[in-house]
Amino acid sequence: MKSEPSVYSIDDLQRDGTAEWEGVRNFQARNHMRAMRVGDLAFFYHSNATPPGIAGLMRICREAYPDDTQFDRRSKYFDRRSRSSKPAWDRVDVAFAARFDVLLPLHLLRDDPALQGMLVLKRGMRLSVQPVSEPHFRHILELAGTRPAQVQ
DNA sequence: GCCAACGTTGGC
DNA sequence: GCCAACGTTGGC
Repeated sequence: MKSEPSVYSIDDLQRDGTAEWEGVRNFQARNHMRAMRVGDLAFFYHSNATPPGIAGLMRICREAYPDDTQFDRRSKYFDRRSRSSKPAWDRVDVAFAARFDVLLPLHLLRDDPALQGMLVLKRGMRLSVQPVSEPHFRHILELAGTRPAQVQ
C-alpha cells in the first residue's frame, strides 16, 4: 500500500498506532482493499520519496467500509458522483506492525532475482494498492531482517 | 521539472 | 463503442 511520506509516513503510523486508509480513487486498488481481511499484513510503501521503497509493515484491523471523504465537499477526495446510498469508494483501517530498520529502496528490490515479476517493479505500475505473493512477501521480510516476534 | 504510463472524461 | 484530450501518478 503506497503513501507519500510527505503526506503520511510509516513514522506517522507508528505515532498514531492506527489509521484510516482513505483517498483511494481507483477501482482496481479499491477492489484489492475489499479483498483484505482483518489480520492480513501489508507493506507500507513510500512513494514519491527519495528513495522510494518499502518502509515497514502494517496489519489490516478493519475491513473495507465506505470512505467518508467521498461525501465531504471540503475534502480533496470528494466525489460529486458518489451517493451515500451507494458509496463508490471504500477504505480499510490499518495498524502499525513494524518499521524496517532501513527502508528497502525500490532499486534494491529491482535488482533482486527472487523478486522477479513483483507487480510494484513493473514499468508504469501506478496502482496504490497491490497484491503481493507469499514468496515475495516472505523474501522481503527476510531482506528487512524482520522476525515475526518483532511484528506488533 | 520532465515525461511515460495509464485512467477517466466526454464528444461523436 | 471509439478515441482524443486531459489529468494524475510517480520514478527519475
